[in-house]
Amino acid sequence: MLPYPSGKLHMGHVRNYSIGDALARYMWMRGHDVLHPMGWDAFGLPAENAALQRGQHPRDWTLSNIAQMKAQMYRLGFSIDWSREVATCEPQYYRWNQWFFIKMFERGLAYRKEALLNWCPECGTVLANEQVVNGCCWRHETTPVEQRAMRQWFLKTTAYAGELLDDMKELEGGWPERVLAMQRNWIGRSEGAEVDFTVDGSGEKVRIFTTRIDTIYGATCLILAPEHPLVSTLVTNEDDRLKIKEMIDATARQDPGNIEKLGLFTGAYAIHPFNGVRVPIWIGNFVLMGYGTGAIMAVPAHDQRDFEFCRSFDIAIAPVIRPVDGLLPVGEAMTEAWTGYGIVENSGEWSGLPSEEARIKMATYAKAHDFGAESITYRLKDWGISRQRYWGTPIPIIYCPTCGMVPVPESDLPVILPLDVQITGKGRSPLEAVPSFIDVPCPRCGEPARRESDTMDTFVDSSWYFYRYCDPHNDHAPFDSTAIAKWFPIDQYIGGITHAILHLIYSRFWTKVMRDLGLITNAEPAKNLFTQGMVLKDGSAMSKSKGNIVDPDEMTRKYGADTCRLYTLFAAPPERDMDWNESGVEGQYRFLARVYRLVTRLADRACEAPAQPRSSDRKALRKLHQTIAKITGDFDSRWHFNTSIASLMELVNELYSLETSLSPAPVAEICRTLTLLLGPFAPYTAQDLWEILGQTGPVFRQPWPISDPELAKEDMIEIPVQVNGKLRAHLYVPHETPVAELERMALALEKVKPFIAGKTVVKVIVVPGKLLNIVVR
RNA sequence: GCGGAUGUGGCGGAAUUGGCAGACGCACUGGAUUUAGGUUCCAGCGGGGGAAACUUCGUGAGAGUUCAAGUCUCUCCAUCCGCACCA
Repeated sequence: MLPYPSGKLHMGHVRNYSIGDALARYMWMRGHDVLHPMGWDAFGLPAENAALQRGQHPRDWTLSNIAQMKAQMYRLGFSIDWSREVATCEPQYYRWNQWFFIKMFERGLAYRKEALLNWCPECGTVLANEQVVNGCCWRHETTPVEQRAMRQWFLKTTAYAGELLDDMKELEGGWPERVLAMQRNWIGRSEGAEVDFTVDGSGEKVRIFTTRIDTIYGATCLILAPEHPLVSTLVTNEDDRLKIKEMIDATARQDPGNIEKLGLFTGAYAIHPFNGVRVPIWIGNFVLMGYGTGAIMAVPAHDQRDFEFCRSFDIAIAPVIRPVDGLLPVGEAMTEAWTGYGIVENSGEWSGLPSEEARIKMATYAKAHDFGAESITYRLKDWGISRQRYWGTPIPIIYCPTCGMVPVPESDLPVILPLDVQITGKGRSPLEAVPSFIDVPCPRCGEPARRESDTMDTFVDSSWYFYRYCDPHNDHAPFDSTAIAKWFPIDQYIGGITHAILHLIYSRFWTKVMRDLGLITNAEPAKNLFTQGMVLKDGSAMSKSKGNIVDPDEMTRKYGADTCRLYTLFAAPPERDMDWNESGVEGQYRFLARVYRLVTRLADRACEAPAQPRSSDRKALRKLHQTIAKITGDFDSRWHFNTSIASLMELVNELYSLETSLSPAPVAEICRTLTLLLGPFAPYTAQDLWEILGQTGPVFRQPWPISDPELAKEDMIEIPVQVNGKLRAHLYVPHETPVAELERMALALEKVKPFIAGKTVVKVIVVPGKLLNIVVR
C-alpha cells in the first residue's frame, strides 16, 4: 500500500471537461483566440499514479507521462491547446514553486512553527484545515484525522484575509453566490474589540476578544480555552490539570455542534478594567484556542452560550442592555440570553447610550487607557503546506546549526527528489532516510547541514498552474508578465464546488502574492467562475468507500467517448447535480448512431442528379436554421447544453421524417451544418462525419454556422386562442395578420362560440405572434 | 442556529422576457421488420371522465397581484448542500 493518492480520471472530470471543451470548441469556431488548458488533475495526480503503478520514480514523471495523459485525454475526445502544454510535475515547475516559496520566506509570508496539526494516518501526512472534511481526510472520507504537534511550514494567508474578503465585491455576479458565501464564511471576519483583564495578584494580562464591548459591564467571569497558555500557570493542582486534559480529549471525541459544556474554576480572579470588580477566571471547553485570543469575557445575560455556561456553574447573570422598547430583561429569572442591541444600562458613565454608540466610545476609552482597542478577527488560518510525502515539491530550506534556516540559493534550484528512496508509507517523510538528499553543506557557511525533508502540498502546484500555461517553457522566470497580461484575469474558470474553499482560496491568495511581487497586475485570478454540479450515482456522490464509481475508461470502451460526454451534457444543465443512469447513456449512444446513419445515407443522396426543389427542402432548411439559432443562443447565454442537444435531436427526428422526400440539392449543406453543430459536443463523431462528407481539416477550426432568420421563419404562425385565460382553439395565420383581423377570426371560431355565447366580450388581448385572449363576463 | 440552493409525469429534465405546462431523452405499451431474441423503424404515453370528439383537474401547500402565474409578491412545508459553541 503506497501513501499516494489513487487519483484517476472520473466522471466528475469528464463532465467538467465536456463543458469546458464544448465552450472552447465553440469559441474557436466563432474565431476567438482561446487558451484552453485542461485542469491540473489531468496532468498531475493520474500521471503520478500511472507512474507509480509502473514502478517508475516520480522524479522522472515528465514527458513520457504527459504523453500518457495526452493519450488518455485524446481517447476521451478532449481537445487541449497542446502548443502551450505544461505539466505541474516537471522539474521546471518544482523550480518555480521553490522560487516562489523563497520569495515568500524572505518576506515573512512563509514561516515555520510548532502547531497541533491534522494528521491523516492513511496518507501518513498532515493536512491543512481546509482539507479536513467532517473530521476526516478529504481523500479518505472514513479515516478520522488525528491531532499531532509538529513543526511545520505555513504560508501566511491571514496576511491577505481582509483583501481576500474585500475583493469578493469584484467577483459578485461573476462567481456563484454560494461559493462567495462559503468563502466569506471561511474567512469569517468579525469586528469587535480586544480588552485586557489583569489577573488579581500576579498582574498578568488576559486578553479577550468580544464583538459586544457594550455588554462588558455584564461580564461576570472570564473563560479561557483549555489550551490557553495561562492555564498552566493558573492551575497548579495535578488533579485539575488532569481534568483539563480530559476536557480536551472529551471535546475532540464528541460530535461537533453538540458538545456538552464543560467548565472548571481556576481559583483565580481578574480585575474588570472598566469597574474594577473581581471576576472569577474559569476554563471552558466551548472556548476555542484557535479563534480570537482563546479567552472570552462571559456575559450570560446577553450571550446564549455564556448564559448556558453560567447557569450550569451557578455564576451571576447581570443584564446591562435594555431593549429600545423599554422592557427590562428579568435578570436572575431569565430563561435565555437577550442578544439584541438596545440601550446600555448599569454601566457607569455609559448607561443610557445606544449599544452601537457605546461600542465605539468604550473601545476608544479602552484604547486611551491602554487596556484594549478595536480589533478585527478572522476565522481564516494560515495555510499549512508541509507534507510528509515523497511526491511533491521539496521545500527549499537547509537547516544549519550556525546559520539557522537558509534558503537554497536560486542557482541551485530546482531541488529535485532523490531516486534512491524507500517508500514505506509509514512514519515520517521517506526523504528523511535518504542521506544523499538530507546531508548537505550549508550554502552560507559551508558546514554540514540538513535539508528540509517535507514536500509541499500539491495545492501549491494548483494555485498558479494556469499562469504557467501561458508561458510553459520559460526557464528564467515562472512566466513572462506580458504573456499573463494577454490572458488574465481568466475569462471563465470551470470547476467543481468541492474546491470552493480549498483551491479557490489558495489560488486567490497566490495571485495576490504574485501581484505584490510585481509579477502580474491582476488582483484576482478569474473574473467568472462556473461550478458544475456533481455526478451522482444512486443519489449520492461517487466515492471509493461507497463503491459507486463509474469508470470513464470502461464506459468509453463500451459506448465511446462521445457518448459519455454527450450524456454528461444532456442529463441536466451543467450547474445542477446529475444522476448517472446507464440507460440514459444508451439513449445518447442511439442518438449518435442515428445521426451517423442519417448522414452517411444522405452523403450518398447528395451525389444524385439534381432534381426539382421540393417543399420538404424548405421544411428541412427551416428546422436547420432554427436549430443553429437555438444552439448559438444556448452557447452565448446560459450554457444549457441539455437543450442544445435536445434541439439537435429534434432536427435529426425531422430529417428522418423528411428524408425520402428531400431533393439532392440542400442535402450536402444540411449534412455539413449538422456535423458542425454536433462538433462541440461529440467531436469524434463530428470529425468522422466531416471526412465522410469529403471535407478536410479539424471540425473545430471551421467557422460556426450562421442562422439565416429568413430561412428559419415559419410561413404561418399558430396563435393560441383563450377565453378567460383557458385555451379553446388555435388560429393559423400568416405573419403580418392585423390585430383587428385576428380578433374577428378568433371570435368567429366554432370552438370559441359556445364559450362566448350569451356573454359580453369585455376586451380582447392580443399579444402579437404569441397569443390571443378573449375576456368575457 | 447562520448561510446558499431546490421542489414540474414512473424517471432525468423543458417551458430563456408573466403568454399553449410536460420539448428532448429514459422507462413502459402496441405495431412493423425478424425463425426467435436483440437491433432498427412507426405510433401511444400527467391524473379523472369518455368508444371518440372532447371535457375537467394539474407545476410542494395556502393566499395575493393579473385578462393571463411553473414564472411575480407574501406565508408555510419538505429536501439537499456548506458552516457551526467563531465570543
